[in-house]
Amino acid sequence: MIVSSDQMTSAGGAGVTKDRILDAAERLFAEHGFQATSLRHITADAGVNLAAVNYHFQSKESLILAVLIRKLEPVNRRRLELLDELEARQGDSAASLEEVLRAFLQPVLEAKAAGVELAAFPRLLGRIYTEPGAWIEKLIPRVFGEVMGRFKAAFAAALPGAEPVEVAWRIHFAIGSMAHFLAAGKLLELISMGAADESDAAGALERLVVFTASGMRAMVWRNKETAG
Amino acid sequence: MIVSSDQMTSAGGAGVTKDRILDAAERLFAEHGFQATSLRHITADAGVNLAAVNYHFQSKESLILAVLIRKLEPVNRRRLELLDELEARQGDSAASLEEVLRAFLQPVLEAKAAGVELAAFPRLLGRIYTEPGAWIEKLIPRVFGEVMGRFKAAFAAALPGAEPVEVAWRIHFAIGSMAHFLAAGKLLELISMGAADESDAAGALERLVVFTASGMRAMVWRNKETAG
DNA sequence: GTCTATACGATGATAGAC
DNA sequence: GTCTATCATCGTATAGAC
Repeated sequence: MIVSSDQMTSAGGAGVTKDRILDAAERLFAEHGFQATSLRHITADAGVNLAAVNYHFQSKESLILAVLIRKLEPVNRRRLELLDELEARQGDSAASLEEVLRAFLQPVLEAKAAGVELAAFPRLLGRIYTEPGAWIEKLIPRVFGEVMGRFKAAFAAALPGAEPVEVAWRIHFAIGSMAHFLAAGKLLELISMGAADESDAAGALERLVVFTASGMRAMVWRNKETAG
Repeated sequence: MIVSSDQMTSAGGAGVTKDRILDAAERLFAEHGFQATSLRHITADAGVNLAAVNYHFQSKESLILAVLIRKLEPVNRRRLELLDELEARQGDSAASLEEVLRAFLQPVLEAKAAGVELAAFPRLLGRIYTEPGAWIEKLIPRVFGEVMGRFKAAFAAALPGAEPVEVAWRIHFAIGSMAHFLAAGKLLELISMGAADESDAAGALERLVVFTASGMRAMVWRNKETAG
């Protein structure tokens, strides 16, 4: 179904149009935004017919999703690789909360530093879960299902004593800090009046890990107190 | 007729059309979303002419912003009131980080609990600071300027020893947790597989305060260590 | 299965009369 | 301030050629 990068048919040319649309859309979306980029701009730029975009993708919104998911898939693959390494290192001790957070955060911050435009994804996700329309609720699990399942278990293991519900709250807050940094990094420079540098990937990763790790752990302590 | 605030002119009727548009837009946006709500729906529902929306507001996007800002203004006013109370309580000790966070978070979570649709605002803000278009960069300071300035100072005072730049990073992360909770609360229920209740305002406030306070403080400690 | 030509209804926005 | 009339452009659908 989804024609990936290295796929090729013997006949010749199959799947090229789809990729040309994705490439042109990605470039124009990054340059002018989603709403300002019309399907006619995209198809003209790609050298294909307007109707092709509705043949390969069903709608403009699906095309946007396809563009974003194509950029996000290697990020999620890298996340799972790093988690694999952590869990394979079994022997001495289980992975720490900071290590799990780093495996989760580092790939996406590296992608951002490499120029991958991911700012729109948190916004899209938010809109999907607010505005009606069930077309996405089967797509998100396909993209994030494995990552979410694996990391939920890893976070729970790194937070012994926390109930599963509380682990979910903490993951949600941590994702929020990450997503907001990706989606509204410019706000940081506004708050700091230009002093903070959102393009400092290493500094952002370090600060994010420290912030989220402490926040997630704090609620464990509180629970132990109130439960004790 | 539906004169909302205490505004009134002696002649009669001035400003009514504008308010009718705002009321209808707010209702329809909440019901069908922004994109699915056309200006024709709004003006028909409000009983005014289509062109009136382009006279009072310049564009659909400006109308969306106006609707959101109208709902956000009492929230920001309440934030400043609570901060006033904290600072007036001078005498024994300065406000704690948790108290400042509570003054910042409680009004917006209460508004959400009261049914105010604020989920779109973080997304709009994010889009504004990503996609080109300078039309907003004078509007945001007008809405958030006072709140941002006052709370920046309060957070800095509650985090002694932290450089201003680092305070900005922490505020940004904390806003991220809050914004993500507002914009994508449904995700929490997905992560927790239905166990977590995003409509539990008191629980959300408590968890947010503990999470963000700990995260913001953790980086102070780290700074003190490395600074030695 | 892949791509093209063409058309449709609806949209946001504007100009100019009252 | 408010209206009517009108515009270019948009996303989408279809019928049919390779």
